Amino acid sequence: MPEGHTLHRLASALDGAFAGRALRVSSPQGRFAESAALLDGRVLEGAESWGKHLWLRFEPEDLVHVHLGLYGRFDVTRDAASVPAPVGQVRLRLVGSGSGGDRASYADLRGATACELQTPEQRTALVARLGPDPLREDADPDLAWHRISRSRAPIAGLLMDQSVVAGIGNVYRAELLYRHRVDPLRAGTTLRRGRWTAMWEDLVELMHDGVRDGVIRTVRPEHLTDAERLDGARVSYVYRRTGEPCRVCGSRVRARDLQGRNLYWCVRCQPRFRSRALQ
DNA sequence: GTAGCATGGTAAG
DNA sequence: TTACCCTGCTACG
Repeated sequence: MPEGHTLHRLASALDGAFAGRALRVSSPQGRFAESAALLDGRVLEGAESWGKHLWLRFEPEDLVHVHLGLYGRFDVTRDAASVPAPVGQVRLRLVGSGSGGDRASYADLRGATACELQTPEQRTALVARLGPDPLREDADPDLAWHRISRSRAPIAGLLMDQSVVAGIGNVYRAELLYRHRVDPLRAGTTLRRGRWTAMWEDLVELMHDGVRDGVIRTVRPEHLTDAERLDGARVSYVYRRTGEPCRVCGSRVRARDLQGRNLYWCVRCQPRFRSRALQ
């Protein structure tokens, strides 16, 4: 479930469990074994995320860059009575002392697209290719606006472009466009600044909710059924609801392929944009 | 049981 | 544009 909120949450979890401690670092699966041996026994300064990227900072200045890709996961377990034998293909395992007595904390990384040693310079170069991350305090939405307002590409594609905004995935994209009634195929150039400001502010709030809850929640309470309100199931306005009735207008949710990814939207709630000249 | 798909990105062609 | 990485869930038989 890795969109930006997942990585941000993960950085906090890793920080909480391991920061300031010397760690046992290993690669049971073997693909990261050489680097793991190099880091074994060293102190983890902390963890940080930017968009969908995550870094572990080991003293004095080695970084482990992690990208979960589509199905990677990094599970953190705190204060376990014992550390179990690794299950499946564990690329990276961190083990540190727990908070109490003989307890231990551990974290297992599986299925990641990237797990590699980086220098601070390599990290800087990577970050230079990323747009603002709505979850970071210093994020500047104008940098994204600069790109969007000058691009004829569809807004749905721009939102998923990590050099425009870092951290948006297919779920936040579809849901954000729906919440703002924006036709996903509209060119970036046709958006007005006020619209983008509203979308950005909403995104910041949605993603902070995602960090807090560990789940992407985008549907307003009044648009949930009674059953959904009670069981708190994962629901969306349009994401993965192809053919189902729109929660607001009842028309069938549509889907199509855009640059190799599924795009979902409601034709009636997100009407086809017409330029002023054509009206 | 198992085929097919998925909240992603890169590199090859 | 396509293959791939190689996990976990769901739908289907």
